[in-house]
Amino acid sequence: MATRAKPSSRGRPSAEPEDGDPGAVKIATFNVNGVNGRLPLLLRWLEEATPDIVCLQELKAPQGKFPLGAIEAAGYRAVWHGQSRWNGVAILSRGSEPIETRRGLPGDDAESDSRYIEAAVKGVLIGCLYLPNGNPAPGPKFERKLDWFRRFTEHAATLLASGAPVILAGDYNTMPTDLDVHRPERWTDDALFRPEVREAFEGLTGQGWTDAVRALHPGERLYTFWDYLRTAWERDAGLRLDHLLLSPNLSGRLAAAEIDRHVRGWDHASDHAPVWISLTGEASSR
DNA sequence: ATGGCTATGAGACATAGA
Repeated sequence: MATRAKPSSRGRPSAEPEDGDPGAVKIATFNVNGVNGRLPLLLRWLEEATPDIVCLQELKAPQGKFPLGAIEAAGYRAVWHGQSRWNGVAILSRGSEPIETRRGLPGDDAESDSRYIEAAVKGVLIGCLYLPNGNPAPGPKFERKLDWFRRFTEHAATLLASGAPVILAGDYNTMPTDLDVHRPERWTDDALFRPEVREAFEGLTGQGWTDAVRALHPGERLYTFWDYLRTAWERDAGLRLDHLLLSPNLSGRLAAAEIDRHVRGWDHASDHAPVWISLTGEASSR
C-alpha cells in the first residue's frame, strides 16, 4: 500500500449496530463501476458488511447479464434495471424479495438511460438513483443533468406527499458543499459542483430530506469517490458523491452513517466506496 | 496539465466516466 493511504483510519470494517437493536436495518449504496468485473469484490464486501438493503449503480451490464445467481447465493434477492455498456441500477435485499414499484423516472422515454429503480423493501421505500455526470459544462450533457435532477426532485416531492418512509440512495454526481471536495477551488466550473447543481441538491433537501452521512458528521471532510487517475486514493484527493437521503418520518431512526473507505483500497476496487446507514428498529424508537 | 486510469462491447479501438 502506498505511503499516505489511510484505508483503515475511518474505514474499519463495518460492524453490526452495537446497540443490540434486533429491528435495526442497515442500508447501503455502492457505485460498483461494473457489476460483473467487480463481482468478487462486491461479494467480499457483502459478506463482510452484511447490509440488509443495497443500492448498486453503474452495473454496466445488460438486463440479461446481471449476476443474479451469485447474488442469490450470497443471500440476497434483487431487482435491477440494466443497460448495455453504461449505467444500470439494482436494489438488493437480504433474505426477502424487493417489491419493485417503479423503474425509470416520470418523463423518461424508451431511449432513456437506466438510472432509477424503486422498490418496497423491509418496510421502507427505496429509490436507487444514478444521476447523470453532466460534463462537459456548459453544454447539452449538463442540460440533461439539470433536467434529470428537476424530474427527480419532482418525483421526490410526490414520494414525500405519499407519507411513506423513503430512502433515496445512490450516486448523485453532486458535491453538496466545499467540505465534500478535496480542492473546491478547482471544481467550480465542473458539472459535479457548479452552482446550478449545488442549488438543485439544496432544493431537493429543502423539501425535508436528511443527508444522513452529513447529518451525523457535521463539519467533517468526507469523500466517497477517488479517481483512478493521478494517485487520487493515495493522496486522499476525493469527492463525496454518494448520498442517502431520508424522509422526515425516518430521520429520527438514524443511528449510524459511515463510508467503507477501506474497500477503496482493496485490489481491483471500484473508484467509489460503499456508503451505509443504520436505522433503529421501529419498536425501539427513542 | 485537453496529460495520467479503468470499464464495457465490439472488433483489433471507441467511448464514457468524474
